[in-house]
Amino acid sequence: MSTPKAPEGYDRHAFEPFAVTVDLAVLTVREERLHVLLVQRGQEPYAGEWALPGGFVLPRESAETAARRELAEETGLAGAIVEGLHLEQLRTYSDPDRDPRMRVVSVAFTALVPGLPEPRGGGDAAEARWLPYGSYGPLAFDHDRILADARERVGAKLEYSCLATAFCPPEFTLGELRQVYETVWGVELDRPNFRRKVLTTPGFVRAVEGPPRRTGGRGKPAALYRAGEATALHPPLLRPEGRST
Amino acid sequence: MSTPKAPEGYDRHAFEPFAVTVDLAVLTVREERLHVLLVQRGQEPYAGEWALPGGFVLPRESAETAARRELAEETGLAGAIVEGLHLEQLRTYSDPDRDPRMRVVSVAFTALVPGLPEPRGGGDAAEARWLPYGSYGPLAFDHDRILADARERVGAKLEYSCLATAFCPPEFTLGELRQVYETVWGVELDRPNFRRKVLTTPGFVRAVEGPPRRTGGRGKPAALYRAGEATALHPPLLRPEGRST
DNA sequence: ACAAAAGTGTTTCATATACACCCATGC
DNA sequence: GCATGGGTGTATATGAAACACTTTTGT
Repeated sequence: MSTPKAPEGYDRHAFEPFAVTVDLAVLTVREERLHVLLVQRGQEPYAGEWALPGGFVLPRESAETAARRELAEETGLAGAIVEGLHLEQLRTYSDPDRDPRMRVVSVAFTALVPGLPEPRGGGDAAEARWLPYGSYGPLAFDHDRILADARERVGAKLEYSCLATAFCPPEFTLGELRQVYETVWGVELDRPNFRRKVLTTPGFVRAVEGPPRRTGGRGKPAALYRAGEATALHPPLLRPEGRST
Repeated sequence: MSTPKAPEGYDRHAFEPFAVTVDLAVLTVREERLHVLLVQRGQEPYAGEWALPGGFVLPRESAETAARRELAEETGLAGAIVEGLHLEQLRTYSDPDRDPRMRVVSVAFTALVPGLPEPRGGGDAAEARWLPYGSYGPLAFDHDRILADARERVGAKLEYSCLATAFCPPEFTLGELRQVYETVWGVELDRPNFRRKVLTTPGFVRAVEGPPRRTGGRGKPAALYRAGEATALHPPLLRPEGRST
């Protein structure tokens, strides 16, 4: 980075400065569909349209800190939830014309959440909702692109990481875990083979002791598991065909 | 991103604005070692120390455009080389104290290059050199961290992408390609098995027609190949043990 | 009884791994 | 000849895919 000093005649107050923002693609699995956390914009531009939650990075904040703060502000999710969230930097969007008002560079993050705390609007967001992926008109700014990138990234990470457990509550059944893969990838997985794969991967999941079992309604009650210590998946769990959308 | 409007009383000229820069981790394989393109800083802070090439993003540039421009300026690499370069965004570094002068958010890129056009200093860089990875004192700013992230990312991408060919000249032998993997991963690979893997992966490499062969000095001359159309590696080529450094 | 989901077992096939071995060149 | 790296073949182990079957619940 950083030329040692700014270029000849450079004055950082001389031209329109950059604003730096964060955008969050918060994903969850609900009713066998991938859902996205969106907020409804209260002001122009794009007033009334859906957008990703996010906002300006403050002078003494890192991007990640700003992401957590904005998420808490705009969705009313409990502080404990937001703090414990698995946040991952996606990439940075810097097209000069991505915001009609001024030069805005935005650092996008992805978060995977389990249950479904119903959000509420707040801060600069008129409303906040979980919406099924793709069930909305075009989003504000370049947020459709960001969301598509996030989905692609998450789908890929499921293959070689244990990230899928981030979509599940603290204790979950193998059926719920499999549901995550099937929903994100849009395919059906063979139940027996999936079970074997998960259980034989060293630190992927840890069985919850005792006979506690949970019924998902009908069918045989399933054993409960917690996320294990492992973070990588060796060997990976590859999606059946090339890549889906 | 982008709260619909800035917070109450927000004036984007009122506080110290953000500067946005790019940093480049340009890697190559040379003499069986991973090398990094570094520049020597001419000014404070960190004057005289090694740093990644990079610099300020201009008002009408995207980060990627800025990255190519800065690379050309600071290293004197030919325009054609810089334009054709495989540039990939790594991540963005936004710690408020990462630059002692002011608030600087930096978007880091990774580039993999084949041959070794000797660079020369230019722009704000007193000197530019290829240095073996790790053969230098601490770099300026948080550049050690960026470089470590870049190396980790590249090592991981070799597993499931055809990126390794980016380290090779337009025509290369399978031995050279294998050398890339061995150097980046720091392991030895079985030659016959590597060959099979590469040749049976549909679009990884394309044989160069005719009997043209290249001698690497001693040993049997090797057939030449070009990079194929494929970009992903299915199934992946996993490194032997977990992960190396 | 039936549907639905969990859980176990088995068979088959693809792929990775570990070698042994021959080939063509420089010295 | 010998060292060096390219190229071929093969046997074995490991893991994935497909599928048949049993178990336990709700209705």
